[in-house]
Amino acid sequence: MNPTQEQIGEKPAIGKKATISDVARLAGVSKKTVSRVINNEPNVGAKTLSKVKKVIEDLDYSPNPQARGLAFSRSFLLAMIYDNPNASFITEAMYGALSQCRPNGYELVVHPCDATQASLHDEIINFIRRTKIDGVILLPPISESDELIAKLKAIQCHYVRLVSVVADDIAHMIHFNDREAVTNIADHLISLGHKDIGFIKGPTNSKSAAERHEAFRHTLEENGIQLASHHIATGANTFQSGVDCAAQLLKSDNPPTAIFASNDEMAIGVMVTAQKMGIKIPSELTIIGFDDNPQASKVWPALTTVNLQVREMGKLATQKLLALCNNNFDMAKSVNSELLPTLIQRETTAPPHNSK
Amino acid sequence: MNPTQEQIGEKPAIGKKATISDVARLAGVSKKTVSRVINNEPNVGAKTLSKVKKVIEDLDYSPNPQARGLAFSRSFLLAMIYDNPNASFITEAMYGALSQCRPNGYELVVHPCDATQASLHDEIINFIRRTKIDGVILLPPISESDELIAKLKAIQCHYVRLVSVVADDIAHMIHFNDREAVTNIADHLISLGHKDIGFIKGPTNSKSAAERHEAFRHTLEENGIQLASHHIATGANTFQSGVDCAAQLLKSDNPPTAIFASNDEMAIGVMVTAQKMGIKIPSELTIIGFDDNPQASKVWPALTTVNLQVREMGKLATQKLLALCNNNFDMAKSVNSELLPTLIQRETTAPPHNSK
DNA sequence: ATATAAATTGACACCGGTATCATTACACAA
DNA sequence: TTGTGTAATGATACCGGTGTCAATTTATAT
Repeated sequence: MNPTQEQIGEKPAIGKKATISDVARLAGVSKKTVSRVINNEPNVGAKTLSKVKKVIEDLDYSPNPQARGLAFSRSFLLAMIYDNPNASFITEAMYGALSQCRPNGYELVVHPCDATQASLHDEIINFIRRTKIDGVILLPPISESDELIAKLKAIQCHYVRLVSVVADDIAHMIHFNDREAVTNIADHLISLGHKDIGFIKGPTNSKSAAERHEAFRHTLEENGIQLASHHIATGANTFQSGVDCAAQLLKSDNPPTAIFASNDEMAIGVMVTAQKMGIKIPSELTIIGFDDNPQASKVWPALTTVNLQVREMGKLATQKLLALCNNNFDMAKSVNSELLPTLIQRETTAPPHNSK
Repeated sequence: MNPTQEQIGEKPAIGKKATISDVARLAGVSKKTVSRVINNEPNVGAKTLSKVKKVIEDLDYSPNPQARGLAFSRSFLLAMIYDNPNASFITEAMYGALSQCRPNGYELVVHPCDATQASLHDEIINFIRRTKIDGVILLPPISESDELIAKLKAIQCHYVRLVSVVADDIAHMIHFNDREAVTNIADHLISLGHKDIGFIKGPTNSKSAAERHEAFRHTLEENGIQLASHHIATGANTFQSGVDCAAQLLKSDNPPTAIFASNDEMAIGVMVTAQKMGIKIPSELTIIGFDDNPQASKVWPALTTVNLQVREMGKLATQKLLALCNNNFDMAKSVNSELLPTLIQRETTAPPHNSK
């Protein structure tokens, strides 16, 4: 039979997925009209609309994203770019992001990278150009690089960054207010009566580490307490560096009665070191971390720390990013971009041992 | 100027990305020839080849993956599908997978899902149909569902599953030999002199949990040791269930001197419970976990456990999957599909307290 | 030099959608 | 009834690649 004689109403060959032409033929309309229905465009007659919808339903049709992407000059892909040793931060951010991606027909591509590599930025830019990713979410610490942002702008790639230090306009950033959280930590330690307070700083090249340091020192000083230089150690945000810094701090002549570590990994390193040294937590040493890793609640004693609401950050970031991808700058700005980390008091804080 | 009068050698408009037609024009060849070069097809003259390559270089051209995907009926996308509470398992598997994706022009999409949802399978199938993903990597415990595999086959979706129980042909599976690892654990406990041994089993619906239980019991019995029913508790692979199971086991009349928990989360729950009860580890209680979570080495004392080589699994799985996507079944079979988990002896094992 | 085979190349249709713009159908006012 | 404006619809080109197959060039054999 001549293919041009095909009757309206004939289903496409079994095994092959239905195309927009199949839908159009079965519904007795043009491809363009089906396209209108798919994209919720106005100006489709009520009868036509329901007819097309029924055929789409019957055929279990879904449009080909590659074809759609080609026509729209879009990929319907977002990427999460990170170089973060903390697995739960990443997976939480991903959950948050996906909660927004899926209902909007986007998928999430993962792109871990190595911040120590000199070619880092070029590698990222290349990745975006190659894949035609519509927009990227940048996790700290990579999100802190203004140089990378400049390059993203140069190739007109949409982005949203998760940062602890305000570094961009509110359409392009989710800010977790580190400073306030650190202030709360300092207040908490002071109210417990601690005076000899130790601090483990994050890596020196991190703005966020500097911010936490500065805010902590500032709040202590406001309360008449000096952050002694021999009570400060610099770690690398890793467990091992926490172990090392704790040894340095606790083995000094005048060890602190409390230690605030800039992240949980290091705080847990401090805990392990203290326990090995026979120091009781929290009666002989108070410890506070930062991040609220899953581990934080799964060590003994459970670690007092700060919850960053990472999942929420991923969600908000993606809302902004999708708005940007739709060139809806106003909506991107209107999505909340300020998150307040909250102090989670668990079992590693107590008044100092030597307090009367 | 009339566009048909465009001279060979003219670059495309600034700001717009170069297309294959631009390359073709500048190189003075047809699009098809450029396509041949891009895809490393044979039968391209040496002179033509270098000329085209030079233009591609000059223009910093890379083909549009959407257009390519449309023509090839491929998406160049793989997905990692999981419902796993363990963040590090996921990120490690992703690293392994990406090490193979990138050099082959594939990207990795993440697809977490909820195994408790009745619509789980349909949701996954829908996701694949909608996105035209070329293949999926299934992480445990979802990888254990033969029903899901049947549905994947029905829609002709390539897959590789990470499983602890042989459940498929070697082209479609990476097997980590749980049984052998559990045997090693049992041997280790026996050689230390333990006789009253506790076991915390994984969730009842998990094949892998049943396998670990069976292998453990079998090895003990071979050595004349009974796994007493009051020394067995069933957890849910979560920290909290480890806490609960430990309480149940340790508060009994005749508590075990060693406990093997089916995963690290639960093992750490056991540790915390024991420590709260004032039981010293390992002198009064030996504990062994399974997985080698990052946390395992970051608790005190450091947890003895089994390393699964998750990153390697992700890598091998992706090698197989890409081979399958290229219809190279033989290559998929030839990639190693058997991994031997290794016992990592750390600090939570010692001879029993009551041993003379 | 000539016939023939093999390698190289390009013209053109096609993948499955969307954009543009012309056409048709319909509602309402005159 | 007819004219007019607007809503609904479709014809056709196009997005940027690849497949097919015929045409052309080059290599090999006689």
